[in-house]
Amino acid sequence: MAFLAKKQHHVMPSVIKNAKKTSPVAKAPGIWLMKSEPDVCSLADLKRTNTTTWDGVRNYEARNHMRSMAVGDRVLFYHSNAEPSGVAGLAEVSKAAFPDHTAFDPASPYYDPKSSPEDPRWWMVEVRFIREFPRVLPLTDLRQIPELADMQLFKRSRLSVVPVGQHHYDLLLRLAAGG
DNA sequence: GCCAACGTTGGC
DNA sequence: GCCAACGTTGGC
Repeated sequence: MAFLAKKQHHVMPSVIKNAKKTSPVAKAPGIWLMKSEPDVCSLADLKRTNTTTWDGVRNYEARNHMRSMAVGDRVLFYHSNAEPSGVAGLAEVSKAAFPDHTAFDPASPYYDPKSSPEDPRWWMVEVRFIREFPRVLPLTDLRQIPELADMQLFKRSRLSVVPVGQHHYDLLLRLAAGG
């Protein structure tokens, strides 16, 4: 699905150092926020299709974030250019990064002649629906919450894929539950 | 539709 | 490598 028709937007993999290399430790799932314009693909749309591929990202930082994702990572699904803009619910990474083939297609709006199957420049992930929140958590409300002030969502406001801290995630889920 | 923020491009 | 011009994102 051409998913981010108009807009786009990454972080570093959180490198967890195992205390002992001989005993692999279960790594906590990563947490991300990904923006989509609901006119193009809303969370309700994802609910219907169950999964979608996040193609069309043409920003290196956002791409790098996607390449850091692992299957099972949590995704806060954010509606941008929406009424209201805000966090609509939850998804998860269902397929780790693979080459974004829309970059190879001259007919695609996301075509990039500098990307090739032999040496892909752009990557995407597949995301699976988890649940919608009872109501969207509006950006304007989230801005008012001091505990959220250092969210990458605010600090890197133009980036379409940003990492989310566990404490921020926990708070957002409490807000979504009405707490 | 306006515009601030900021990433990218390209001349030098 | 600097930096001005330009393009894009996304809130409002």
